Amino acid sequence: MGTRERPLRADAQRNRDQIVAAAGRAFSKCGLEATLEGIAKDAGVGIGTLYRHFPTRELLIEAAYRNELAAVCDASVELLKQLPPDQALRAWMDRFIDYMARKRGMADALRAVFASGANPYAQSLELLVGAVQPLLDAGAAAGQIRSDISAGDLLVSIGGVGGAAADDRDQAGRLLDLLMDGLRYRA
Amino acid sequence: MGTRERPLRADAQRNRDQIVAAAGRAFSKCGLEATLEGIAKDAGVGIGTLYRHFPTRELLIEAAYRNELAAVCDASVELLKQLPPDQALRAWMDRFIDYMARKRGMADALRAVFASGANPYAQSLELLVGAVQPLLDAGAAAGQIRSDISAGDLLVSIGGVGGAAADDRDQAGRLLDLLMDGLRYRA
DNA sequence: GGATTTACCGGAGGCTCCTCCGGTTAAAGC
DNA sequence: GCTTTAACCGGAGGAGCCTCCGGTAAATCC
Repeated sequence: MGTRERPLRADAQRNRDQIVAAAGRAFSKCGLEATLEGIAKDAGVGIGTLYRHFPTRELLIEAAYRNELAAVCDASVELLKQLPPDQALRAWMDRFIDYMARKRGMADALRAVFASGANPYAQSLELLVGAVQPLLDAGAAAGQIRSDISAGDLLVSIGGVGGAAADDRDQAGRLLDLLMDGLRYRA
Repeated sequence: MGTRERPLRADAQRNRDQIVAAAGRAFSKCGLEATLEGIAKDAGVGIGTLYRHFPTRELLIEAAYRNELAAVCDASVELLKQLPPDQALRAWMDRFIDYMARKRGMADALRAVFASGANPYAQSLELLVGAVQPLLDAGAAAGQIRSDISAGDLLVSIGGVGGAAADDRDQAGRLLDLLMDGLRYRA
């Protein structure tokens, strides 16, 4: 019904991506006080263009959130290409903490989406598990980290750190290092 | 802290009453789609005047609702002055049904008030009980209605009729007549 | 009844939302 | 490379929200 027969024109896709990125910045910084005209300006498009891509504020918030989620999920594969598995995992933890901070900034906006009947969080846990699993597998295969921790347990651990040390990025870093040492210990 | 030292000027009080009445009409007819500019126009005042009396939409909705509640509560004493007790009670039941219809119209608006942290319904049951009790007492004293029904039970009965026959005013009237006969039977 | 004080009024103007439509440009075909 | 088609753009304009401030009038005092 809403499925599109042919992909967006290149300029349309580029504008859409710009809008989503600008929305991510605005909603995580200002929450519900972000204005659509401000987002359009930041994205370098007209307000009519923003409305053609995203007919409601809620749809835009959801797209912005999913974009942040996709970015943190995609990062795991990228990092594995560039770093040894254990260092890739450590770097990914930093990305995840950053993602949590932006998600916190968007909390009111996301709540408004939920109140309107949509579920912006649908499948997010599955996606995150799917992101972290390759990091764990590669680390275990390389003998760099233990092989007996589940992706779910690890995500909860990192999330705990991200929540507990939300106000102190350095402290969060130290706690992540400690967590990494725990993972290395029985490799 | 917010208590006023001296009563409003006469023109201010008159404007305030006009605004509340116009708000009652607008919110029960259009719910959350009622506009403040439209209410001000209907009340015959400027938008600045409306904002001075009611700095937020929620405060106006609450005032409009409480005005409707006060009107139906005040009606019981007025009707007792004009009619024999049993007829006064019957007439009051009609007023209450009308009040319920307007309240239903305002449901979304009242929900928004509740969501903002205020309770527009505070004390409404006590006020309604206080309105119907004199009608019951006068009827019992006159030997026109039974003396063993509580105000609370009667309100629930009338409310049941108002809800069940929400779409058929004639049917609601017939059911209220039936309820009156039940009240008269053991007088 | 007139003067004074200040409570009160109301609409202009700026902000954000949202739609509409004339103009632009990307993509496909020849 | 040119033409054609239609996807796409974007900003003007109207609606509603909300504040500010010059003007009005109600209430008090003499």
